[in-house]
Amino acid sequence: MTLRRILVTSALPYANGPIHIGHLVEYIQTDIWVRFQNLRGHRCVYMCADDTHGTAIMISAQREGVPPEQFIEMMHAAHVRDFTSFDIRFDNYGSTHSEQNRRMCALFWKAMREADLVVQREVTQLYDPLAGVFLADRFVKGTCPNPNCRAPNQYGDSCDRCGYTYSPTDLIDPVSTISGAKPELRSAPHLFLQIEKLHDFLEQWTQSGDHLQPEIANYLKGHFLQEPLRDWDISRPTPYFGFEIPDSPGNYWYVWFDAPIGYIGSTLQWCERTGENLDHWWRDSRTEIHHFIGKDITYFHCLFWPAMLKAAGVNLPKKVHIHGFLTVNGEKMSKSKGTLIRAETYRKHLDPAYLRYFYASKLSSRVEDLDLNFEEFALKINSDLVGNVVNLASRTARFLEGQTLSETYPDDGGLFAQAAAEGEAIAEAYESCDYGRAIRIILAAGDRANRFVEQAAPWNLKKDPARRQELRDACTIGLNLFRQIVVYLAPVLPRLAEQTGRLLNDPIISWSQSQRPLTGRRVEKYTHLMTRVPKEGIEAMTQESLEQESARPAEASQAAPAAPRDDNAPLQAEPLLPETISIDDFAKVDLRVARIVAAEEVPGADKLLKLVLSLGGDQERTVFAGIKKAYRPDALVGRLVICVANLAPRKMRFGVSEGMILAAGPGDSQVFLLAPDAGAKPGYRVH
RNA sequence: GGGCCUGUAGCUCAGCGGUUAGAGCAGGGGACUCAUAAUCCCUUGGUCGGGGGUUCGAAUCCCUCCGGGCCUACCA
Repeated sequence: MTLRRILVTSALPYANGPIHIGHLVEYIQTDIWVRFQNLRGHRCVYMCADDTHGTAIMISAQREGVPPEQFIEMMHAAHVRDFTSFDIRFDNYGSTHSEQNRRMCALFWKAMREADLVVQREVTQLYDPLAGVFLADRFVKGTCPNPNCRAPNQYGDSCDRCGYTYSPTDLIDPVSTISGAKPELRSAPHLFLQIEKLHDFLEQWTQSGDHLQPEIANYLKGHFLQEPLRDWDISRPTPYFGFEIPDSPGNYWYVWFDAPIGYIGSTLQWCERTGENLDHWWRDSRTEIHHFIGKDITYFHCLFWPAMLKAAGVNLPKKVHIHGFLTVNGEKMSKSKGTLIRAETYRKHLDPAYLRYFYASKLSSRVEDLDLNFEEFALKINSDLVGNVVNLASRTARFLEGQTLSETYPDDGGLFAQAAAEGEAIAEAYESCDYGRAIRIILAAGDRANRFVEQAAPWNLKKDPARRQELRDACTIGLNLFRQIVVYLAPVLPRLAEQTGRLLNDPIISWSQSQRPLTGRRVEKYTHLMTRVPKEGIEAMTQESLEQESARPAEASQAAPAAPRDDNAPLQAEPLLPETISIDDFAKVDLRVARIVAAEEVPGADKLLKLVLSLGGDQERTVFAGIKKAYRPDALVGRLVICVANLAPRKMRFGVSEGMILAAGPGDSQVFLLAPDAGAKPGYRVH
């Protein structure tokens, strides 16, 4: 095997918000690939940076009342912290707002000029006279110009009600979302790159050489390459947070010009820090460049970026790996459903290794969306990792604690050799980003190993002192099969690999360790390498994500919505009671937090659901609640509610109801359960 | 409207021209008790979305229809 020199990047996250679990698909995918390459002995470095420029950042910084430089610094620290906590290991994590990047941009710019790709044209755009900035489409809102629609509060590019597309100047009563001012038309000179001049090159590059997944090559051919490529507007007039264009004062490079150059800027920063040579990595054709990106930024990376690289005489990527989006429980991530989960929130409640493994098991080389279903997530971790893989060590290491593995590897009926032989197939799957396939092969080896342990039954051998060596041999085999699997999983689960290295006193650092059994090593005391997914962790995480959303509604819609005015209908329907009660009256009602542990429909009842509530310990209540038209039973299980615990049991046609749960609303489908905030435990009394 | 992808067991998926269509999980039955209610054995379950065609032979190739997803709709 010849050693490769590889430079890998993930898309630069925008420094305008925290990292969430959708971002992590990409960084985990990339990190696994990089770790895999290094494990195989190749030289593979991983470059990334924050994408820090543009109007959006400028506005966010203003809103926070800090200069943009300070704003992006705070974001940078938060991003680094998040990535680190998910074991995503960059060789350099820079910023597009760095001196190195400014230098690289200037270099590219010079090349663009020399290749005669730059032209200047006037662009007329809406301008916010109050804020003093030009407005991109999404910073303008107004009424949809479609005479059949006229939906208010629509963005400047298209109407999300009727789907009509238009220019922001078509909007009726347009308003700047930045200042609320009425925008006016203004024109300014912009600089454009004529990438049509590189059309032939792009056609050839995208359609040959396996640089892109087939569906992407196809997509580009059908969508962009069929007609002349439009000039690309790569400048923005002041004020703009970014780099001023050296030979065009008052104009700044558009964020999408300096962002991909950030890959190189970050590499340069790394070179300056480590003494590496930049040309070695970006101008030497023996180096492979691999970009990992999401499908949303395909054309930047597959058309503009190759065009820029080509014009600048820099290496083109060997491959752009494109992945789909994350959905959660089958739907787009949603703030209101608590499924837009920040990396930080996840980490507070669940082990990052779970997410790494889950994503790995679902990823393929296709541009497909990936669904994170929490039920499947818990099931997969528990049965694949805890039940199958880690269990192997758990059930054999204890018999050999403080002792050593057999001096020569015993006859295991060919199990180790078989899994060793499968190493190449696993490696190929990793190489082509088909991690799901790799995992499947690895788990099959785990199944065989568990079967072996079952047959060898070390727990029986242990009973007979005369069979000590047999016991030692059986556990030597079990632990070796386990370790072999851990080597294969090391790119996905680096911590498990580290722990296993310590358990067997032999750090896992190379793929080749999967090909040779380990003998004679001392076995350390076994402690759990991974625990089962705590169900309440998933709940708490979702809850917390929901609360984060409701805690900051102000910035959600810049158009300053009127303060909500609550209407009078509910009180008219059910007037306030005239009598007052004493605190003692209230204290007679024993309200408790309860968890719904079971919920089912009641045959023959239109409105009732039968619920089983846990009040903590072994206290349970069966309650019939009239909420069937508002809630699906399966959506209720696990939820925390408030129940009246000391209500006298009441016999109903369908059984005895032992309490009530609290809910509000007029009835039927308009019923709303009361729920405690995150952190409450079943059994807590409501005071 | 156009383009791409997709529809195989309850769920997640593998198989992509060749013996009676597979795996994991879930379900059912049994065993074991070393292990984090983990593990092992047996087992239920599919007209491979529908219909046409090509072929000696199709889940696999072609056409068409239906369902799901994504991207687009003169925006890059």
